[in-house]
Amino acid sequence: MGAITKVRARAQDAQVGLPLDRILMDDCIDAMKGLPDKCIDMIFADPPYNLQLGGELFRPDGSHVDAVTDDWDKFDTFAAYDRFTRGWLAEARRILKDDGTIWVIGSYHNIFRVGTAVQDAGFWILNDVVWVKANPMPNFKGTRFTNAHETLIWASTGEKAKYTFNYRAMKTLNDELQMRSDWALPICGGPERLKNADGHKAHPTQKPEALLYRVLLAATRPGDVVLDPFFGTGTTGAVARRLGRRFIGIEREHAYVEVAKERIAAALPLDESALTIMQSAKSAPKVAFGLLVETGYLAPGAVLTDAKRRWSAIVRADGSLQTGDQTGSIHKLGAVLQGAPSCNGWTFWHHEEAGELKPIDSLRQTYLLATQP
Amino acid sequence: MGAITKVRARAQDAQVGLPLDRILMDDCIDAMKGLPDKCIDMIFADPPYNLQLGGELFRPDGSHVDAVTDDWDKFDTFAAYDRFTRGWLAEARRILKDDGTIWVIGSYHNIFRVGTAVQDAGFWILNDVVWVKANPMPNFKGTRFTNAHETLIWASTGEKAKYTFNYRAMKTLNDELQMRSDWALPICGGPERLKNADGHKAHPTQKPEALLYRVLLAATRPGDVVLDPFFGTGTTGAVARRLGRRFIGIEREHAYVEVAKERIAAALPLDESALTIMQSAKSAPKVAFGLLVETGYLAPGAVLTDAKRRWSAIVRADGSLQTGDQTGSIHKLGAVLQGAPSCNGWTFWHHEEAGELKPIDSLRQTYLLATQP
DNA sequence: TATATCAGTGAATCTGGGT
DNA sequence: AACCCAGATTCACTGATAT
Repeated sequence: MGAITKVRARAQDAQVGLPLDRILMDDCIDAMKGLPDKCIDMIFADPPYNLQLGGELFRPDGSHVDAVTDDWDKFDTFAAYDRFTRGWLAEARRILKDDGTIWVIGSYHNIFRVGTAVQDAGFWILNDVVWVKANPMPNFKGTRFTNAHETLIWASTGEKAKYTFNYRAMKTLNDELQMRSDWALPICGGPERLKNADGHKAHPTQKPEALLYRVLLAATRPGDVVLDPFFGTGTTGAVARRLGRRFIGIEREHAYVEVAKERIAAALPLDESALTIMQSAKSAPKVAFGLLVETGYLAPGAVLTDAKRRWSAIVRADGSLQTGDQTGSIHKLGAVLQGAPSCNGWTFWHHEEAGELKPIDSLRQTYLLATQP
Repeated sequence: MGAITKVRARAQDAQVGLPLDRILMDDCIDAMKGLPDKCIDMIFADPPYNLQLGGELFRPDGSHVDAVTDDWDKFDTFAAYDRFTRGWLAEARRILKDDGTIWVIGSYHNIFRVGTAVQDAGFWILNDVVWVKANPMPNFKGTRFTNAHETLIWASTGEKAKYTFNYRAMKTLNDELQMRSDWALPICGGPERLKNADGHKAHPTQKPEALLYRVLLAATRPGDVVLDPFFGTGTTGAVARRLGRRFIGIEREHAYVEVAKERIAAALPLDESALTIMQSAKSAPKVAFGLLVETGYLAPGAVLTDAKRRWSAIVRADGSLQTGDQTGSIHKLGAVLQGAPSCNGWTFWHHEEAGELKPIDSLRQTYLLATQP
């Protein structure tokens, strides 16, 4: 069993007793109260925001407000929504692991209140991400801008908290450019959109699987436990299963639960080779520069230069470099010579190979290829 | 005198006594207190973002990032920032006409708190608009998504309030398609970026004129009075003047006021490059290979080959390809396998479709056809 | 003179493990 | 908790300098 596998296995011991890959049919706060502290790796939440739509007024819990008998106004409505939001966020924070993150999606109706509550709950916002819809519903009355995006908030458990971000995988996914905070993805339609027997859409705000795909690929690792407290028709569960993550869904409506169960059962898990993603150099086995000298990949006395031959240095037997009376590690000397705060010596220093300057990092690659099984 | 002209003339009677087309050098709340109730047609506010930056930041090449470290952006706590925000918003609401609107721009650091305060002050949000930056600063350390957008909130004085929205002008500006809530515009640089005598930027957060152009064109009429309580170097004033709107600027820093005065006095007719930017704002849709994987056009685990089936590779979850122990993007792996310096993966790699090998570029075409309006 | 290369920079909450 | 140090990390665009 390799080292990484061991770490994962140990992490999964903590999963014993959790209702993994199941849907809890319950109020989201009540259901979260049944989960232990710090047991979840990531939360994806798509909370309701049906405040004042179509002349009808609904409470955040979905119950109908009778305007005749209920004493309400805008303030009451916002205050009630805030109480609801702060309630479920407090539970979310309790069950989230220290190195976990939370995602919340919303529109201008609710996202500002949610974002404020996220910050007030002690979460630390990492990014806001806009889902730019390729094909949004037009504004029929021509009274405003076409509402063509939704906003996601991504937050860690605190300013100093660790978190998972698969930087390299995101960069690969985006054609070798850093993934940005604006994601252009189509809305959920066509065969992906779940329908009831009567042909009507099964859920009013079903999210596209591509959105969850990117969220899960960016911020979780295989085997991680993802909780969705507003599970709906189970997009989070379907994508989690496909990507080899575990899920816990919470959904109050029986009809949605049934649709979600069927849908997730049909989702095909990818096999492990397809799940492998590009890794950052950070996780590659480390090779000290001195090792290359010891093993003869580079001889003591060899001359290194930067790419433009502005500086040169001599390799010493202990793996340090020397320029004049300056000495130090490949990183330290590179930084000192450039007057920079830091320097990656592996890419800064070059050696001549077949009449060509090559970064010493290529020697490290050669070494790794020759010695790795 | 026609009816419309009369309305305008009457409206302009109300402007008598206002400090039109002037900059008030004062604290924004104090200055607003000197203005009468309901005298302003539109407010554009670019308040401090409360960035809360840590230490110094250096680019991978060792150069230093010139961050926003000005005192005006420092607040001790969220509570202090909220007090500040609610204070100026209350005055803003008082001086705004019943049929006026307010715009506020911010980033994830502050926009959620601002949006909540906007709603609590009784404003009615009409849209949130995302300014998608064509050329944002990258995330140098690879720790998060590139922060590539800012958010604008547009709100009326209440749910039933009338307001100005020049639907037709926006549609024309957007190539006869409804203007959407996502605006792709470059950041402010080049000759438009104001510099001090020392060549250093005059203001750390100068907004592009193209942004204000769209805001003013969308939500004001000629002759309207636009107030900017955080005037800075006066982008709002310059664009207002060019578009035949009146402005009132409020700015506390003497240095900014001086720069703004000079700039507005220069009052060039709308810069041609700005107009070009406005009209060519629709960027060509880019489709990364990974997007086809996310959206299900190609499943992870699928096998790709070249046209003559000499090589094959497996598609992985992050859009990378794998052949044996070689991995990389469609372009990189294609190049490596052929021993070529570069390769167009879109035409090199093929997938089988109805028993026939087709270049994956055809999938990209299919995707574009299905998702572009 | 035209082209290629280099240098600079923009609202940024920007490392992590060991001692 | 503070310090040390290995070493990983950037995109689009502008304007100046070099060829």
